[in-house]
Amino acid sequence: MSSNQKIDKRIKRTKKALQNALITLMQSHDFKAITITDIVKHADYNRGTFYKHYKYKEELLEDIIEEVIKDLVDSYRQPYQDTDSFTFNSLSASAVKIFEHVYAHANFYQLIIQSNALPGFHKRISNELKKLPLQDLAEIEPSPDIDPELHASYQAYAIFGMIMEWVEGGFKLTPAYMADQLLEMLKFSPVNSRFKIRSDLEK
Amino acid sequence: MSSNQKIDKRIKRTKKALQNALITLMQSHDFKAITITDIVKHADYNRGTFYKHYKYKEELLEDIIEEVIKDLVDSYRQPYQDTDSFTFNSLSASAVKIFEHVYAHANFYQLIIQSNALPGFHKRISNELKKLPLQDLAEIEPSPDIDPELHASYQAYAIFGMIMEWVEGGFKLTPAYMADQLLEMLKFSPVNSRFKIRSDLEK
DNA sequence: TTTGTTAGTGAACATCTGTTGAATAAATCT
DNA sequence: AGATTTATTCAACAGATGTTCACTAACAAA
Repeated sequence: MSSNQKIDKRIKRTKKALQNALITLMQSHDFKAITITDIVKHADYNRGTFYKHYKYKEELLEDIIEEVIKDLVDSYRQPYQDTDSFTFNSLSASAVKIFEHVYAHANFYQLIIQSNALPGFHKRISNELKKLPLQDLAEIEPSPDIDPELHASYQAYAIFGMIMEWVEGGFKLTPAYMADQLLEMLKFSPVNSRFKIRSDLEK
Repeated sequence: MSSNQKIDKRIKRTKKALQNALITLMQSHDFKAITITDIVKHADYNRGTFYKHYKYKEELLEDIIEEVIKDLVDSYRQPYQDTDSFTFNSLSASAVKIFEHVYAHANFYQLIIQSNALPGFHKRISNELKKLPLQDLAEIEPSPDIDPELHASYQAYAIFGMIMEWVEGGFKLTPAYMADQLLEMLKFSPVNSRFKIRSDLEK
């Protein structure tokens, strides 16, 4: 069933060991400060072995991320599992499952996002966008032609944005509440939105 | 008017030179492959000088980004400039201005996003989210209590998502069209959305 | 213009990087 | 089981890193 296409035992063992070593080191050290030498010393492997599998730390990290993403996708699909016709429940449940997945890997997400593994470009620019009163943008004459690719990217990043907010807020909200909020956003009709210019343009 | 609080001429000169050197090198080399030595050699400064101002390449890059973001904010605020009451035109115009800003700095955005300056975590996870049929999530009973912080982050990342799609599509769309699409998204009433499960769950 | 301050230089250092080659160990295949 | 393939080791290398030092050159303030 799984794609275990004859991968050498040693490779699996080594990669797992290196992954664990990196995760462990990231608990206590900034990502940038962790050296390849640190990782292999901690995992008790030769430095050359690292370079046989990875070009740099980031590649090792992406390998780790890959597994978490697998679980994310699985989580999303769970409600659909034994259904071949659509029900609202399964759809709503999928939303919940996504946030439950993140919650289950809370430590990991916190680690990835807070460590400067991703030099904060998207964080930086998103934070700036957040300051702008974009929420007030609304209410124009209709026309139902939305580019599906743009819309997909819009939605994907929007949810990622919710997750970022959740993570950086220290997971104070429950997964159920997060899912609820997402559904709320989606049904949010901009007709209701109040129009006023923010007067607080300080800094 | 500007916050030029007596910064040593030499610092400005040096930083600008280093920034220019990095940008130039990024045109032809992968970010990861550019060394500090490369940068200072290209800018004709001593290596120690680099470390007096920056800890690592990423910090230098963030300095560059900062200026672009300044222009982004300025662009957004332009339509509001001489207005103290809200008009739809100024709001719509702000949306246009954002995308015009990105378009004006197309090379820069392409450079930043395509170079692996930001190890592709958000890219990776967002792409995965894009594959999930999240657009179909919709149509639930009403309730108008949306967490403003979550909503802000949702919106900010959503727009960032549009920009990402635009950039990676090679800027084939016009800024006006992008702005139009954004406004379309915002007014998009999910009541219209068709409900069906994707049957293509390959891979 | 002089004085105090600080940015930039050049050199040196230990450490880390990325790569290589020959030897060894552990896996896979028949 | 033995034969073959290949992952891992160890040592060595040139180059890059990150830090420090005393020296000088350029700037700011008076």
